[in-house]
Amino acid sequence: MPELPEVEITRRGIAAPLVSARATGVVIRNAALRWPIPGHLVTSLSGQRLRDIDRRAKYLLLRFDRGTLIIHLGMSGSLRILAHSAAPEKHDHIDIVFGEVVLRLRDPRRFGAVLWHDGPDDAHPLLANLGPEPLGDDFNAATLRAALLRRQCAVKLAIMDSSVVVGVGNIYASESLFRAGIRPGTAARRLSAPQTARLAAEIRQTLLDALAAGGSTLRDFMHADGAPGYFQQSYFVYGRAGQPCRICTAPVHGRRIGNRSTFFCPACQR
DNA sequence: CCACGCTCCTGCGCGC
DNA sequence: TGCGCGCAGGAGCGTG
Repeated sequence: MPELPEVEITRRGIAAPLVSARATGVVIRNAALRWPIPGHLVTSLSGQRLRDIDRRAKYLLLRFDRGTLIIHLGMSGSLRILAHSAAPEKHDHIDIVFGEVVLRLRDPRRFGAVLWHDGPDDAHPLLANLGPEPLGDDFNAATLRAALLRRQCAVKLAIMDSSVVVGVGNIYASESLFRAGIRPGTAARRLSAPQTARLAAEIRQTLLDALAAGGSTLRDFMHADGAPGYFQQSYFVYGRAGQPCRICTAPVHGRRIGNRSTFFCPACQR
C-alpha cells in the first residue's frame, strides 16, 4: 500500500525519464477505477508535453501543457516505465504513451484514480481541503497542537485525518505513535504540548526514515523501474501483536481503533 | 464543525 | 488439494 514515502519514491522514479517528454497517446484498458478514467484523455493528452511532476499528499500531479493529470495509487497501485512493446498484464489499466516508452498503471484492487484537472490545485475538490505536508515547514508542533486541540477522537484517527496532516496511513500512524511514546487511543485533545511536539517530530522522522529506506512497502508496491520495493522493514509494532516489543520485550498489543488494526506497546506508550 | 460507519476491490491466508 | 470465508487497506462520502 503506497504510503507517502512510496508515492514520493514513485514520483522521483518516473520524473527522471518522463519530464519534458511529449505524450503521444493514451491506452485505457479498464476505466473502472475509484472514479472512471475520463475517456477524453485518449485524444486530449496527445501532443501535450509533461512539464513536471509534483506530489500533494498521496496524489501525483503530472503537469502537462494544458492541465494536470492527477494519479492516486490507492492501496495496490504502482507505476512503471516500460517499452511501448511490453505486453500488458491482467491489472494494467492505463498507459500514458510517450513515443517508444509508456507509463503504465497497475492496480489490482482498483482503489486508485486517474483524473484530469485544468484549473489551480485548490479548485479541485480532492486537493482543496488537504492539511499540511508532514515533511514541509507548515507541519510542526504548533500547527499539530492547534489541530489536535479541536479533536476529541483517538489521536491515531486524528493523525490519519488528511485535514490535520496528509500522508499518514495506517502503518505509519502506529509506528509514529510508538516512536513518540503515545498510546493510539488517547483523546487527541488530551495530549500535552510536549507530547504533541514529540509526535510531530516522530511523524516527520518516521516518514523520512521510510523514504531513506527506499520506501517500506507492502506486497504490491514496485519501484518505477519494476524492481520489487518491498524491503520487509522491521516495524516496531505494526503487525506484531503478541510479539515482544523491540525496545522493552513486553508483548505488543493489537486492537481496532476506528475499525482499523492498531498496534502499540503498553509499556513504552503511555 | 466533528464523528462515525460504509463502501469500493482483489489477493492472501486461514480453517476445514 | 480445494474451497469458502474474513480480512486488509485509502479516503471520499453520506448521515447523525
